[in-house]
Amino acid sequence: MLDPKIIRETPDLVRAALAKKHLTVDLDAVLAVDAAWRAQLQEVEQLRSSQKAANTAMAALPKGSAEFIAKVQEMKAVSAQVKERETQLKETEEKFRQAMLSLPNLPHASVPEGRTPEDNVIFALHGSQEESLPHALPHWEIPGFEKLFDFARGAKVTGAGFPFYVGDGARIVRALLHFFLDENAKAGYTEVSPPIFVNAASATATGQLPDKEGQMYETSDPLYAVPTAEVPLTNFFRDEIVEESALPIYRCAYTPCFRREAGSYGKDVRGLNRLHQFDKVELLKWVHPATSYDELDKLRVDAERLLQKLGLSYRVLLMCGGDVGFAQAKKYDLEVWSAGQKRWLEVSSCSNFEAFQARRAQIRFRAKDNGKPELVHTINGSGLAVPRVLAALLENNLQADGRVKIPAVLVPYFGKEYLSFA
RNA sequence: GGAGAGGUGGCUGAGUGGUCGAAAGCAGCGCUUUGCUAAAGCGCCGUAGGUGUAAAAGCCUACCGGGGGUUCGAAUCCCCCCCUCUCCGCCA
Repeated sequence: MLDPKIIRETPDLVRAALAKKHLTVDLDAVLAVDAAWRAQLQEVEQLRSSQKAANTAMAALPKGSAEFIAKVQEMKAVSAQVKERETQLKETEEKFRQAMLSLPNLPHASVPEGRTPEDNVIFALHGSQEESLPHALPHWEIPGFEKLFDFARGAKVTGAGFPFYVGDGARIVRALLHFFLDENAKAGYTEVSPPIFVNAASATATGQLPDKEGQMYETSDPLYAVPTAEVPLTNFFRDEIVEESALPIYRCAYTPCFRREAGSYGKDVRGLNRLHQFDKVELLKWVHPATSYDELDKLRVDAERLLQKLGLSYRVLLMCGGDVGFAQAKKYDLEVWSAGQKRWLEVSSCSNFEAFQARRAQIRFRAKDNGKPELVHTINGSGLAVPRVLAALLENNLQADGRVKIPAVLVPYFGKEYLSFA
């Protein structure tokens, strides 16, 4: 959510910033609702004020006196009017809230211009896709793949995109998660194991609701299965004021992630590329606004280090205005090279939300200098998502004998040097 | 799931229809005094929105778990929901 004062006082700046995201937003409609709301608010407040004054006067009068009774009669009319106007005010207020929730975050000045994914800037390139093995295959074509990653039985038991991981398949997933969590702990992130269902208030605070409910699985309670640990993690401090000295706060969490992914098709959904349930470790920071862009870069580097240690080639994309996303002010994507598919796979998305989530979630810190509460900035990114890292690992490290060489850092977690499909 | 008790400011805790944004204590901040890590006295000490301003101050309104209702008037009465605690049941 944006600061209402910003759109009121500098609507042209807001318009220009939103144009950079290439989203059509009717800011004038929002401003009109805002003006109406303020006008109605003042009217209601004036009525309430007169009610209060009368109340004080009546407290001093004898209960049954003529003046008292006259006053009661007089205030009945005011009371009825307050009720009527308050109802209108609430309707307008709700309209205003919805309008504000519909406004996307403004992109940061350092975000490049652009409309489509083709306009994203290649920010960095590590390793090389030329090194890809001659016998690299798309992972789903590796002989024996379906024994370790059983999509057919997953489809029978649950549905498409819910695979079973069996034997070495399960073991490599656990090894990766364990490795990620240990590395993140070393980098200063406190591990959290959060609830994997959240309520509507939490999903609204991080930006999943309203409008994106179709991307989440909803239970009858109603609760939402988390699409990412970002949601419960960010909401940990919802409606709280932390001390400035506590910032920055670094946390990480492993959760399964659930996404309906309606509308996906083709090569994007083959094998491990896109699942309805997958495992991910999320990195999250609550920081002082003055430091948030430094902290974003540091978080991105923390995520990159994981890929480096696994010996995977990857590139960093700086997303252009049109590809930044609704809630983010700036975003980097980490994409790993998939030698068998000969394409890049997104394994992490590192973003600064500035105060967009913090305002929705009312997460503040008490400033040391004036003691006043101020909104924090939130930053998050995957560190990392398992299935696509795994896809790249299987493809890039596939040996001539059909086994997969396990990166040295992972061997202690996996327990052996080769993964076997036999 | 059943029965009961309860949710008030950073904390403890008064307040059962009117001048209550809310006593008191603690914590915190400031000042004064006493020659010394402490004590005493006095003052300040919530959040949000609107308005106002260069910025403040000021003014107005809301908020006593959340949402409705009754009433001229609700922290206080009624209804629904959420959460916590105790007991029972069930269970990993």
